[in-house]
Amino acid sequence: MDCKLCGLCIHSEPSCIWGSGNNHADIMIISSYAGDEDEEKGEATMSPTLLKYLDQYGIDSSQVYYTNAIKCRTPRGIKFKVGDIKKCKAYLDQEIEQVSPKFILIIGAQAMKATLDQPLTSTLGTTIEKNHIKYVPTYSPGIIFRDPGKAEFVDQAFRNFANLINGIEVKLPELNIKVLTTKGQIKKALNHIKKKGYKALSYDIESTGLNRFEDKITLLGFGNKQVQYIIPLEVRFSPLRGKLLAQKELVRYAVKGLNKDTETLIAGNGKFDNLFLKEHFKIKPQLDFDIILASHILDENTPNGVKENAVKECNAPNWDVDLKLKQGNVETREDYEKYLTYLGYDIYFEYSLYEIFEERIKGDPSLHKLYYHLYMPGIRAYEDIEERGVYVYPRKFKRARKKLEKALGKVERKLNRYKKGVNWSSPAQVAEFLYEDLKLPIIETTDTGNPSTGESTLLQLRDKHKAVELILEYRGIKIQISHFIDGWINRMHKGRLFPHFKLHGTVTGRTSCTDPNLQQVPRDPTIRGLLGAPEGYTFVEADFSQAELRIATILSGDTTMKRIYQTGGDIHTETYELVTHETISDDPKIRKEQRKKAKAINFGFLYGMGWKKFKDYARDSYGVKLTDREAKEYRINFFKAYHSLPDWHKKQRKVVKALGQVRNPIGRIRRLPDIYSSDEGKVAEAERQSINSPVQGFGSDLTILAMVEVSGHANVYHRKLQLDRSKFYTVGTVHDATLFEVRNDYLIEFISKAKKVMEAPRALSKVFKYEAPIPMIVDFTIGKFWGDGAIELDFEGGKWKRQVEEYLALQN
DNA sequence: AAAAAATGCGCC
DNA sequence: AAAGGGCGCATTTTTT
Repeated sequence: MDCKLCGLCIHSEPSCIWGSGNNHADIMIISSYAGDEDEEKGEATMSPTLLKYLDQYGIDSSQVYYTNAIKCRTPRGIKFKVGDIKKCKAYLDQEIEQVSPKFILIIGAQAMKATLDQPLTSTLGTTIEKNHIKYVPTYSPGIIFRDPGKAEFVDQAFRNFANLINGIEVKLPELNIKVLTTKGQIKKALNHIKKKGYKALSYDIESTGLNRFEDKITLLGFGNKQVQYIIPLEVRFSPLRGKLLAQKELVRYAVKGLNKDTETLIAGNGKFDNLFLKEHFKIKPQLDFDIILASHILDENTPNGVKENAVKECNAPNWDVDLKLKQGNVETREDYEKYLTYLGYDIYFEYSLYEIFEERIKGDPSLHKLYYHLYMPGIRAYEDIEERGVYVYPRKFKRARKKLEKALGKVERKLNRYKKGVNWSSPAQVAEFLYEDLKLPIIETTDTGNPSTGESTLLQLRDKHKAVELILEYRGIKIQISHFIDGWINRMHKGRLFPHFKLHGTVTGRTSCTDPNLQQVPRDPTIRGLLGAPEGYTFVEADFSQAELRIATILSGDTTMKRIYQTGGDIHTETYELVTHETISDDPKIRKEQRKKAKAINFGFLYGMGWKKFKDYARDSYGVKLTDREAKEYRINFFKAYHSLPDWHKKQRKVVKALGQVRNPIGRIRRLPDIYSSDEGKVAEAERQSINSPVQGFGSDLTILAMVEVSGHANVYHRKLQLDRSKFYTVGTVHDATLFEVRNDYLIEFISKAKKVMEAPRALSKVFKYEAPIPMIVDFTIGKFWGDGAIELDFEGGKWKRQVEEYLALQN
């Protein structure tokens, strides 16, 4: 056979390597792609590790048919595309049909893509039935050598697979669901809980969708492993359906009771449930333990959802129901029962996971502190943030759109003079124009080998043709309109935007933000200024000054950098002088350019960028043009000036190699199993992450601790500096900045107190026992709008108060 | 027609 | 010796 569909065959001799073993086996195992061994033997060959696992779980390997999803040997470092997998799929399908197995073990993401076309991480170890075949997906057993932490996933999957073959069904636990539809029944339930002495309970809701303003709550449940109480609400067969007043009364009664008598209220993703309950019934449970957050602090690399964790930790079969039922589309009595049962399992496993995770968190004192002084107070603060949303100025909106559309039209007309009929948003058409019509040189290609038209490429072609600049301009404007004008209009509700924050959104500990992402709003005042504070309030941004540079200073302990920060010096000025050996100019215009250069140097070299990349980086991000010699010289001088930085980089690499993980100063863990990979690229990436993650993560931790204390959610706080929560709202965070709406008559007091609190959150010193060796400074910017005509406050000599007073005088 | 991948770019 | 990192969203293009 001689298949040339995907091009991987050039690496493989022979190519198209078929499976081996019993041609009519009940059991089939599909690995991802052929390796050296398969090539040598000319047929798919099980690895010793796989054989060991099969043996361990009592599966007779001679009774197995074994094959690969991709039938050509694929050397390390060669990236195959999804298309390659699918091209090979026809042959795999043929094999499956011939062998006609009852059970298939799927090994690896590519095999998963080819067989079931689902993501691997969220289905690991579960049983999936399709066309009368039972599939179990797993990581490759070989993964345990590179990442021992994944061994339990592999074990779980093999155990499940062996059970399946032996006809042992892993059953879902017995539930004990009690439906509550009257106040009397709820009262009895609460009494029963009290009598039994249940200190912790999980709770959960089901809803018709994810939008709390449009969707309805169908069920509210609470309980543990012994009993699951469910109040049916807006769903067919619920006696309370349509009776909104009765629903409200019952839900409020139940939640009040839970808040009063339960020590620990647990939820899977409590912020979601609480925002729904608050919106619909004006009440919410006091969330004490959140599974998704516990999962994240215990392992930031794996999926954090309740289901994935239950499968992994409790050996639970997946209890998911189809999306229609999950959204409350109940048609029959059976559907209704199934729906209640579904929620019952949620409650059961949320409680089970609480027991497991709580114990595990307790085992690590730092994680324990982080969980109860950062994550949990943090999620409650974000609950408030999301409830409030961000105020939008609809009238400025229309003006901005007009302005941008006019600018876009102008650029487009200019571009059309060079070539008509081009869609300037299309990378393919732009590439054709640049590289075929204009014959510009192809400098970079995309991942798929097409000529790149990305920004960094275009910046290098800027001088070659006038159209290049216009294309960049066109794309910039287009993005502003589509992401931030249209995108926001689609998401607006009652004159506000309601971004969602994920405290578990990144591997480093930063938050992520969606719908819309408040953390990627352009700095251009046309867009940023669409957001602001409503009448009578002022929009306040409080951001840690040079957070990453200061934290790198702390982590590296570099004496020169420390001195600069301790003496209140300006790092960019000093870097400029130390690295270029020129003194900074008095002329503000020249000084501005010099500082720009210094910023490129600081941010570029901080994490060890090479001179070549630095040269591009300085040009692309700061518009600073350098010669090769300058770039090299600056790099050498930079590390001479701040000589501890390379030592710190070295130390991080050493630590991660020894432990497989690094921690930031307050104990947050970044696990980097790839450091043990046989792929050099992955190892290098893990090394870089071991340097960067603690900086990023600590910056985020500081912001959250500061935001939590200002917002009034901290467990410990400066009594004298406590703020009046009725006079301001926290509306968001942007990595090292926090955004507020502050009532005008409270503005001065707010800034004065918030600055002190944020620069030294109480939890940092009292709980984490951490004292920063250099000051962490918080800058304040105030205005009617965000970033449009806003005033940067100058705290030198108390000038800021006069600035605020002058600003306030103009407001009336 | 709908879903997924590829491309590009906004922020810190 | 050489090496920044972390996200989410919209549009076009390809695949099913």
